[in-house]
Amino acid sequence: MQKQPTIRDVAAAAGVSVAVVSRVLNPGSGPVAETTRGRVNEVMETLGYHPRTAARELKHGPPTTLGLLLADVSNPFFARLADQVVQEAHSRGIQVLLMTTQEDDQLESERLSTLIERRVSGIIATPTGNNLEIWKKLQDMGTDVVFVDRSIPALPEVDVVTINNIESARSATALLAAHGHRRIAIISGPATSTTGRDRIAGYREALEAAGLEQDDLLVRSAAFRGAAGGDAMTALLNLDDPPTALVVANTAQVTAVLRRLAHAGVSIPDELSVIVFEDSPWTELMTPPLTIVRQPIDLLARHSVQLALSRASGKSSGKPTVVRVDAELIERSSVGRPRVRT
Amino acid sequence: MQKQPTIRDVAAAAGVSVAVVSRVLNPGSGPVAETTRGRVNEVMETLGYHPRTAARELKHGPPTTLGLLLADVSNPFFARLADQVVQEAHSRGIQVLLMTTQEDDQLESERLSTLIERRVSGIIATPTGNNLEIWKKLQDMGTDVVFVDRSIPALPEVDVVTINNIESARSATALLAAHGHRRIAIISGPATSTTGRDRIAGYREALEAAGLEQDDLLVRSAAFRGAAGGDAMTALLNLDDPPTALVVANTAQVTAVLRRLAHAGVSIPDELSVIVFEDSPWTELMTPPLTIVRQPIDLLARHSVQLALSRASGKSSGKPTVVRVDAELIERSSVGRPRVRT
DNA sequence: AATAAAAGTGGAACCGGTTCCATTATGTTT
DNA sequence: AAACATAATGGAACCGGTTCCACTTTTATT
Repeated sequence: MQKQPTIRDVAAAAGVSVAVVSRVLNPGSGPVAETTRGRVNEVMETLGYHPRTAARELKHGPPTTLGLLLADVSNPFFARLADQVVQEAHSRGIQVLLMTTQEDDQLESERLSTLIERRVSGIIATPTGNNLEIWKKLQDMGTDVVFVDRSIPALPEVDVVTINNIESARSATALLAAHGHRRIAIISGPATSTTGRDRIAGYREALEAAGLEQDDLLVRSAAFRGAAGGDAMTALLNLDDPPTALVVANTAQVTAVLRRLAHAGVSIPDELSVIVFEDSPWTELMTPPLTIVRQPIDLLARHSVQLALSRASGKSSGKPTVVRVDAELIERSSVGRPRVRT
Repeated sequence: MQKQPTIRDVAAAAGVSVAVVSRVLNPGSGPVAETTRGRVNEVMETLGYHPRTAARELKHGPPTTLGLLLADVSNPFFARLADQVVQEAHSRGIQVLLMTTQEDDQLESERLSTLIERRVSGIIATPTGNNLEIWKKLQDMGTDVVFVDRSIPALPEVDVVTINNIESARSATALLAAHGHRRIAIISGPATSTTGRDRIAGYREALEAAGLEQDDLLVRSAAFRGAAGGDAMTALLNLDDPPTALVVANTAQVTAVLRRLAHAGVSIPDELSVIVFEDSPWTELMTPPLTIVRQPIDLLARHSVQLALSRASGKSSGKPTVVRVDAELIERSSVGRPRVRT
């Protein structure tokens, strides 16, 4: 358990002042003779010196850390988002503090306190929808806040990066309508989430455009966590006039829904055509391969990181930025024509 | 962009010294009159004061951050590990800095430098297998290093948490043998990884116990990244005497292997019985549902965090700890009797 | 009531860097 | 060679907390 050398140890060993060592550490912060630089670097090497980030950050801390606050990381969508965000951040020399809320606003509040104490330069988050005052405070402090995947309408001044949920749900629904389906159901996220609301809006748009009747019984909201998706599925199957097609727009509940379908022995696409919002490699391996809405996670990550670092890099404009990227509808084999009712 | 209040601002506003405020901040560090405490807390509240972590850590920084260095997070196994580690850490008030190596030792080295500079109290990592000197240095510095899922034999003094790979592969292989298979193949991780080696060892043990002939052509190593798994699969299918059963023990390559099988039109389990090391919910939704080896990720996470914090909590024993948790073989429908050769 | 012990508080050094400013060494211009 | 700009360096304050120690006030002991 050796004690780590400090900048003063280095200075002493190299026979220079700490100021010089600091200049060697931060090229461009001042002139250093070439020979001196060499000697100092040598000493740092032999002493195994590593400048301590905590000390560096104390003085006008350069933005070197970014908070990533997600609902959870076991959800593959968030996992891949996290992966991309981390890679993107690393490529800019930024570190990522990963936190999860489990969709719990109490936990979210605690995590945000931690991030405030750390004085992170930016936060990328999937907000629960509450803790409005804390989000505001963060912005006041000069933290770059970016909501990804969802947003909070009551906080219009926050940057947002999402997929075009309305359009995604619209095109998925339209594809089903084009196949001749008239009873199209949707299982989406809770109506309290912008994601859920937008997807349902897109769904309704498509129905209207196709001249189909709307039936609120075919619109189901499922919570992000738990088995809600399965229950919603069961309810749909038990309807007097069950749907012949389904859009599963609540990413978190896709597997729960499919499990219920498998359990009920519903054949896809003969009895039910299905489109899911999910881009797991597994969707292609299912029987039949699923038609999916692919969310461009890499773009979400890239834009999020960029915005979360924008103020730091001085590109802060006055008004909030909203980035809406397009999802891709990938047709495979889980959509067919509706079976003629017997 | 308001400037944040400091402890001195609070002290001034409350009419006390900074020492008193600090004591209020750290209960137990010294006596404070009840009325004073109340007043100080009140001032902190109205001023919106949050102590700055960087400053706190400067002085004998309490272990408040933990590094989690994984290959990547898009792999669901690592994603769920990350999720559990973060939850476990949060429940102890510890933050997690997430980093990825992409299995690249150069990147790993850079990440480790960052972690050294941050003086994290512990690191949980899936090591690439190189950078031995850095790992040693980390330990010398007093950092709690824990290897999870894999280990580095050349570094026996590092704590390790893994599943019992030998036994897992053995029992999976034994199950196939018990079904009458005589040509059992395995696709595992690279032989440079302990995980890969152990799983192959368990596989061989099972063959021996069953009195089956070993054929090196049936043992394939696939790199963690890329399409290596698919190529290995193709090679196996093209054998003169192809296997009738397969263990896919390289978690990262499971989907690549299955994709190739689907593409080749190999029917499971009629033409090939399959067991995979993978616990994604999707495995249950496949046709047929896959027989899997389930890795107890929650246990891995819990033990890892505990060890990574052990020195901090003073429970440092002399010798390194090795935790080996048992995986669970879950039988579903992808294993059958070998088809009689025509 | 005198004395000892405990509680409450403040002053100031310290952690390990960065940075401003003054000072000295070196180089260029006329 | 004088005058001046520039390069290189060092001293010391500073960032925002923690902590040691000395000092004052309160409470307990006999």
